[in-house]
Amino acid sequence: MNELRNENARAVLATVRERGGHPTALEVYEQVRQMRPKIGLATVYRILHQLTCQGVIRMWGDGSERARYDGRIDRHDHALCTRCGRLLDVPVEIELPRAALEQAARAAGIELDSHEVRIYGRCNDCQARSKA
Amino acid sequence: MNELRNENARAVLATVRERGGHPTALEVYEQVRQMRPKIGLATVYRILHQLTCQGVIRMWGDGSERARYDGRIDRHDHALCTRCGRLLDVPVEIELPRAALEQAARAAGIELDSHEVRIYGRCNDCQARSKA
DNA sequence: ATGGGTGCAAATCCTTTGCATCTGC
DNA sequence: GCAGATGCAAAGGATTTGCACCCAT
Repeated sequence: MNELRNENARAVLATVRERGGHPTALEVYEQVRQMRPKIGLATVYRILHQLTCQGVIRMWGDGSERARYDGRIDRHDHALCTRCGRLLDVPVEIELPRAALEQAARAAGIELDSHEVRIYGRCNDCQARSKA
Repeated sequence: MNELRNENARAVLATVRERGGHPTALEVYEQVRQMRPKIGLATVYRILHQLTCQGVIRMWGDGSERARYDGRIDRHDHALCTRCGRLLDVPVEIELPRAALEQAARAAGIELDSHEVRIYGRCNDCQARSKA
């Protein structure tokens, strides 16, 4: 409806979706600024928050860092480089028997809704870097 | 070696280990204060950081919240209540074929080191609460 | 003129740092 | 007296909020 609002929100959403690597709010801001130089950081945060609430994007984090945003909202897993912090999507579905999940959820005292596998290790770049 | 230091560090470690529910730094501070009233929040943060670096405890987070600390350092999975935010340990091992993990890691471009499964849902209390 | 969206700056919240002090050796 | 640890207060960094302004209706 509102033109301006649409433009800003669209730019933010496009950035989160198209940019690889699960950008932080600041990274989104910096990239969006190239399209909309007058946008403020607060607006980026506001829009990211809205989009997250609407379920259009997702917030992701590991507690030791700032929040990152993910344009993919389908269930998928992540791989995190413990050296450089890079966050990668796992492009394949990890087979995990539903029964095992349900049992685990029950054992923990939660009603299973969804799940995510996080893989920790060294990314290819960091492996190459440590050899050099 | 240093007595005082030992006392404070011991109290922090004991709190993280014994208190259920993956406390935040502030929660650790508040509980430790009951034993050592003069301790400062900064010291708690310093000790938590040291213990984390030493691998004695672990930091945990999901990006939308402050860091929490986990006294368990063995590989285990977590269940997160999406309503109240409660973080629970999964008391059973979720069967996940090593081969599937390795394949996923390779596909993502990471050398597999370890992994964690996160289960999302409603905890028992929240289920009861929403029925009431 | 009205309402929603915005930029800017100030405010918050969590965490880290600087520094003078204290403790045990 | 020295080195390491600590408390307090100030600093920092990320995110949110207050508020006056601006644009499309």
